[in-house]
Amino acid sequence: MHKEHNLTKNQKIIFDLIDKSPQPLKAYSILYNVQKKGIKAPLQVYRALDKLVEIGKIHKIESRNAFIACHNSSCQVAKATAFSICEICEKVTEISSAGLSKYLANFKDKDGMKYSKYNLEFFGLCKKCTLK
Amino acid sequence: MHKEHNLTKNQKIIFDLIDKSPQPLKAYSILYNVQKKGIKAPLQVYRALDKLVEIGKIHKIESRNAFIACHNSSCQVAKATAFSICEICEKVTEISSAGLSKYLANFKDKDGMKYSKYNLEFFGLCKKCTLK
DNA sequence: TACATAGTGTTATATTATAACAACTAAAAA
DNA sequence: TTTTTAGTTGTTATAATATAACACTATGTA
Ligand SMILES: [Zn+2]
Ligand SMILES: [Zn+2]
Ligand SMILES: [Zn+2]
Ligand SMILES: [Zn+2]
Repeated sequence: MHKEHNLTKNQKIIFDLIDKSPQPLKAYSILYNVQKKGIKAPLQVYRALDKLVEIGKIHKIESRNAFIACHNSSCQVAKATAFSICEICEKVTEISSAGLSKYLANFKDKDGMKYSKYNLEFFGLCKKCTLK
Repeated sequence: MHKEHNLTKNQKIIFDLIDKSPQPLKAYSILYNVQKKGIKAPLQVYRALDKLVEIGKIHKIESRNAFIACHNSSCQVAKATAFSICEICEKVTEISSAGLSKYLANFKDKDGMKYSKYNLEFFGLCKKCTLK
């Protein structure tokens, strides 16, 4: 589970928005949505996003430049993340598989080197889009 | 091994540059480097990059917005990629591990869903930076 | 209080990427 | 050969994503 961080006003506004969203949100779409709450500039959004990523409350979907709230209690504060991404409807789901995270955390390359962090993005069709 | 594609002039110029580079190159750094060869606009670069990615001659490192030549004969044309990234010197290496690719290609999520494609980025310190 | 640390508000700017359109080229079909 | 087609090119303009720099403010701690 996540350590309780006392979010600041801006961080809270932005986290709440992302947390309520069924799909990942992009920085400028977040900006447009919080302007009525007094957050006027890109930097205010990016600073909150940076912090939220750092403490593991949200993750960045790198291939989409978008942000999603973490709903995976086993994910080690932004250090080991895996997502499935639907190439049609762009639905993104955080994968929480003990087997997968164990396999990747223990993976060693040819030189026997281990890694402190990873991000994995799977692409395919979600259930709904497969049936269409 | 890679299917032989007949690269066009621009594609060849840009592929050669990336292929010779020891580290991933960013689009605008590519642009500056090929302007003397007559490639003047970002779009010319991005179009060549898109094509090269599509046919699997290069890969995009999503977390860095940079491009690297594929040196992994077993990598299935941009469909299944894995990289290690040094967080200090930014050295990037394509990982070619039969075990890893088999594990990921066969990975099924909770719903039993399989994925057609994935991209995995490991982060840590490279050998050289570990010793420092 | 004094100090340190982190967050804020703001303007300006840098970086990454695509839209739209006319022209050209190579290769396949007639 | 001519015609057609798909793909690529060159160009200008613009969109989308992200950071630099600086003055200021809140909050916790000694
Ligand atoms: Zn998570
Ligand atoms: Zn879908
Ligand atoms: Zn490859
Ligand atoms: Zn290194």
